[in-house]
Amino acid sequence: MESVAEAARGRKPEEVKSAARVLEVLELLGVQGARLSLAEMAAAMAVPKSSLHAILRTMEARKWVDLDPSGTRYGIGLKALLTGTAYLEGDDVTSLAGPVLDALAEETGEAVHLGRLDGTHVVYLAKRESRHALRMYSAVGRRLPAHATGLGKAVLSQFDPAEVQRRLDWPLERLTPSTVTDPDAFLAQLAETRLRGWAVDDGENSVDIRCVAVPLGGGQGMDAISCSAPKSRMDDARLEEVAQAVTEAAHSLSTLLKRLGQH
Amino acid sequence: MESVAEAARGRKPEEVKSAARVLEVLELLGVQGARLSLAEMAAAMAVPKSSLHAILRTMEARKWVDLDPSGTRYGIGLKALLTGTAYLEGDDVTSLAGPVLDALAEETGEAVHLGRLDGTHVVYLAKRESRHALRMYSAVGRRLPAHATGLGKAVLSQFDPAEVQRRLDWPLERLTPSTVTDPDAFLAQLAETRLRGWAVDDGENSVDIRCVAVPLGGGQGMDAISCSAPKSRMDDARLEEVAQAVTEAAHSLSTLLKRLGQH
DNA sequence: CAACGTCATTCGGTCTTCTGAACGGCCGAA
DNA sequence: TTCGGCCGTTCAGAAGACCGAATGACGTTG
Repeated sequence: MESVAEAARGRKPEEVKSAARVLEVLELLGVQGARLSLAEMAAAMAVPKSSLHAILRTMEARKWVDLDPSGTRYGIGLKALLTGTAYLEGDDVTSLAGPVLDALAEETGEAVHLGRLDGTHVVYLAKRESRHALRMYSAVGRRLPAHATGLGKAVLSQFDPAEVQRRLDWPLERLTPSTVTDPDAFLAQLAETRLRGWAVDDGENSVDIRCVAVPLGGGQGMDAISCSAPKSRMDDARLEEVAQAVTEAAHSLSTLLKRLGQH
Repeated sequence: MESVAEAARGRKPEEVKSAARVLEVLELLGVQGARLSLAEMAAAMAVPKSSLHAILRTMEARKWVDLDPSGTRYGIGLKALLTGTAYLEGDDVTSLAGPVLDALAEETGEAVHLGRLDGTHVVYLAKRESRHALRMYSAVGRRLPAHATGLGKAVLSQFDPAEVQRRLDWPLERLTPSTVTDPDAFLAQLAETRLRGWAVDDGENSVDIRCVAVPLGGGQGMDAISCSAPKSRMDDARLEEVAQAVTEAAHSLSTLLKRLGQH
């Protein structure tokens, strides 16, 4: 019999309870870099302490979680790192992109990113640092709201407005004063992006950073590449120049991928 | 009652079975970049297909594993990447090391790594690329046998011979013709390293790559930093020069860490 | 110094998951 | 086509995990 408590939380009976909990632990410890005690985690997950205790013991034995010296606070373990980076190595797009990203970074001298749409957010899969001393912060694995990034808008521009409406969380979250949160304005930007072939982010997630992005894979992929720089190095003329370079890089990478897809 | 089958496999009854299996799936998909079918995984893990099926369904629903278009081969999912990189952000050493590694890479112009000993292997936690066109391959999250790397020998040199003997898998695996596999020779190298303060890897894991490494944290840490280059750019004189730079970087990073530890 | 708060940990009954065999779908070979 | 192999999937009995309350250990506060 399905218990009332389970039904109320909307859990499907096809889920294996402790399996789901293991993943929930990893996600909980992953989103916040902070370390948590067993009791805190049990409260956050709405799970009995005693059940969680057995699971954490299993995870600790395999180094998937880490117990700090005091023996009372858990954090992500080393094994998680190994597995996470394996995602990148097993991914065709990421492995093929290396040389193309190198070339684009070399050509523009600015930060270059490869990103993938995942739900409402964009995940960085690869990056190349700018040559300049003044750099933007970013990291592989990091997530940013799709609607406030060049990468996200580039991918979203491939969908029709109804699909976009369905995919995003409304209202759109504001990250900076420049973030576009008005639905009509946002969809208009996407239409413009689709015609032009490249997306622009003008300080919409980080004040002072401008970014140009182009989707990969001929209209059906979830990936895009971008080039970002501080406004001081990216006026309108430079933006167009960079857009050209990014477009060409995206095209050559898309060609490589197409060839791979055909074996 | 503990079943005979379990006792034979040496599993401790304190482990939660499905929790351990979730982790085993992630590790299996992580080590080999390849995608596996349910049946293949069940065979590799010595687990019934039906049990694994339920677990994989749970993992798929949460995007921890990825089903390819044909719907028959599993790979690592995006959530794993997010969690894995979170290990780095939550780690004091890695977060503090950034500027020090930047400076060392700038000074030497060569590839710089931060690594941590994990069992018999060393895991790369951070890297800085060389400026030169001829580069070595490496990636954060990648593991190499400790006995064949500068980083590994640097960390191991802090332990006494008995402890080293206990920690490594004997006989030592040979990766290149230069890999030191003789126990006495290896321990002698560690003794030398301890006296000198820095470890050398002379083509022991990759032919043609030389590497200098120094442990962090004053004799009890599991971390080390290193600088690697092709032999063509690293003769004996240059090696000593680089060793100086790495030693200084390690010292300044250790000081930062000590200060942090004391709040 | 003692009482309290918080922490991880243990224990046995109940309920869930695990299991192995059987099923139906799919593809390539004969 | 028909067969054989391999795929993922289902099901009811058997085995093990889950749960809540009680416990012990620790550090802090009155």
